[in-house]
Amino acid sequence: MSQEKMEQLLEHATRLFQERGFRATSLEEIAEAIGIQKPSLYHYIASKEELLFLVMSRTIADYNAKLRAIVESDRSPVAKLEQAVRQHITLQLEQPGTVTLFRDTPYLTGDRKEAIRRDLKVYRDLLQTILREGVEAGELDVPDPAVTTLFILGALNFVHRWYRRDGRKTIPEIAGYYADLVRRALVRR
Amino acid sequence: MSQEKMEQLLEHATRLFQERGFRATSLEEIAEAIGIQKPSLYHYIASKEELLFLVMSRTIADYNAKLRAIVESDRSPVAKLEQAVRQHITLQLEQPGTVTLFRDTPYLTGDRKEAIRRDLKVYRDLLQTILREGVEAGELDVPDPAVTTLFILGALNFVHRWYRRDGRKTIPEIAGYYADLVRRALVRR
Amino acid sequence: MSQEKMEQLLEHATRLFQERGFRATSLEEIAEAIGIQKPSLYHYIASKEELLFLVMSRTIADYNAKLRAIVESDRSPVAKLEQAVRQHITLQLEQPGTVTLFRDTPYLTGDRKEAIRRDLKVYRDLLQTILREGVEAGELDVPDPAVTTLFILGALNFVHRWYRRDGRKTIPEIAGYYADLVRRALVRR
Amino acid sequence: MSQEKMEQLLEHATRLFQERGFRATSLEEIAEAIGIQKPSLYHYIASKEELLFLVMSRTIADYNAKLRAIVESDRSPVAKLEQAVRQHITLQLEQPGTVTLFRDTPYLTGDRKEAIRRDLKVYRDLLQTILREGVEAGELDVPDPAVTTLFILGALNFVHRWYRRDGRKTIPEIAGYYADLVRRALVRR
DNA sequence: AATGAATGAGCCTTCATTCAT
DNA sequence: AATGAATGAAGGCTCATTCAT
Repeated sequence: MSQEKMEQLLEHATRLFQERGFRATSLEEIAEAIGIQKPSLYHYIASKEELLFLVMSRTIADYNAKLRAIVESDRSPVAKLEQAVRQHITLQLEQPGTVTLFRDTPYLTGDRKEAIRRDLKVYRDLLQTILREGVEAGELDVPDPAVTTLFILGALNFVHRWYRRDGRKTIPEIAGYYADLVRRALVRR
Repeated sequence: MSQEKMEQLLEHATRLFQERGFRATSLEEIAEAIGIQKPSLYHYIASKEELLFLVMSRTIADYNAKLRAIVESDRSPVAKLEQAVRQHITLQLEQPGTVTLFRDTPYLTGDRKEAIRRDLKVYRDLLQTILREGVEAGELDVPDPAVTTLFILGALNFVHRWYRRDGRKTIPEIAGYYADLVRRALVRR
Repeated sequence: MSQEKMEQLLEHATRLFQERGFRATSLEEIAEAIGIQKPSLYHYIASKEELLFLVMSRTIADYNAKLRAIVESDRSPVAKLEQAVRQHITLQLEQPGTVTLFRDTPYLTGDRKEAIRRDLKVYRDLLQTILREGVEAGELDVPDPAVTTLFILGALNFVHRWYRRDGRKTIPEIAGYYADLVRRALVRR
Repeated sequence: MSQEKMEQLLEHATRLFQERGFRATSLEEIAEAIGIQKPSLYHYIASKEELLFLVMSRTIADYNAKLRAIVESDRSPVAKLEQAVRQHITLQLEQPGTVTLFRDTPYLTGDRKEAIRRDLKVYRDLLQTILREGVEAGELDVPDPAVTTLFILGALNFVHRWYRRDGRKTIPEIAGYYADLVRRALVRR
């Protein structure tokens, strides 16, 4: 199996799932995008669902690695939190595949669903770790870190729904504004 | 057209669209849920898209009416904000339909799409009004009310994705916790 | 059964069958045209096919009566022929229902099909009678009256397919031109 | 795409559209006729309408090519006219497809409708050319070539409706008889 | 590695017709 | 005489998947 074609396949599938959603994207379209016939896809993937899984896997792995880097850095908890928020929004708005993550998870089944759920939990746990560190360091006031994490992620993940490239604020501005809101909601006073 | 059957139809459609999404719900399933044959649905609706529109219309109308009541009450802006957050979460977790509202809008076309978009904008504007009042009253510090509104709605609309009836927190507890986070993020210090 | 409603029904059905064809006209549309609900039609007719039959019956009966009047008049055969041609074209272009006759006959079945076929044969026979009289009178040269009749009817029945109300020729002009062509093709020299 | 199956498909579609009309022929029947399942048809065609278009296109192209050959031959106008009439009738009775051509055009839309209309106009124009040449050569007396062309085509296209293989006249006999009628209607005296 | 051909399952929709009221 | 409600049958079309080549 050509490594290069597989790469292409994942890139185009990511983009198409992102743009139209999993159900509304047909294998026909994906095949056409990479210049092969529909049945040839089955040399690279076992099923459409597996393709979704692969796309999600890659995307979340990237998110996790990048968040882990922040967590393991030696900044202060508040700085890490700000960094995490900025990065999440930037990834979401600049990199395709993220939306698929939030929206099409229900189309996975069985082990694959579990695997992605585990990966998503890892991300939540990393974020939560920052919150706990902040509390321990006396910088943050977070009575329920788990729920607070979900609060933050909800706010962050919605950004792609209203962001317009030609809008009033740039991506860094949005990222900064959100980081500020999160900080204010959490810092000890 | 039997009012009662229509009511049933809308309720079941709301629930199914909520649970599985518009595309993944077949008219067959909806028909079965209310105990009629698939073609009989066309006595009540003109198309599947119209059904989605009706479901969305009703839900958003309810949300708008209830938020308007808060806006027009004579509480302080901060009290209104807290009330609005609590109510939004309660509606979302106690009655189905909310998700459909925010996820399946792309499946509407033409005038129907516009109508729902307008209705959704009304809700955002109502919430934004509270923020502006808060700023004017010197209670809140909100540099960008529009983006802040979207921040809040993102956080709120995500709740249904992780809420479990048998979870650690009750609905009022979640609502209270969220109201607190929002308040802290926005109040002037 | 109200005689008046039945009349309305036939008129609207005639017009709609004419305009869109039998298959492309739904009972829904017919019912709407006369201001009743679809199932109410069944108080007036036994089936859609019967409705087609009634429409055709009326139309062909009218054609037959009018052609018979010409045949039984005491003009010369050539004059009758010219009259017949003019009248056929005029009826076709001015009166709805005629097209249905030529186009939708295949949708009839059983006895009704036979009945209409018989009526259409009567028309052909009447026209053929004129030809035979012309031959006997030494005015026309028609080796095969049956086939010649079909030649003429083919030419005549096609007129509705290309006639445009705002076209270059008026109905009487077309009728006159056609009568001329037929006369020239048949008269003994 | 197997050339052979495509050929079969077009042949059976032509025959069925001819026998029952476009609307009354289902893709199911066509698929069955060539021994495949209904959805498999979509390997060969994009829609039912496209199939109608292909059938019509082929047929009219054949008619046009053959009439053009006559027009461009170096016979006398009267001889060309006779040849054209004979050929039209022969094509019509020996190979299916002609009716579809003239009856089901309304079911085409957009560009396809225009294309077929243009092709049909080409045929009429070719026939008209013969008439004009005849007038210029002083052989024919045709005051209005356009309407006369439609007169002739009407007569000719009706033949398939009454022709029976076991009838009184053979195809060449009918063709000859029709050619005679047309000639007599048009020649200068 | 690739694909032409085919398909089973399913989808939304149309419509003539029935029937209890 | 009228109709609200319902439906069986059918239709065109989509699509993930299989398989022989």
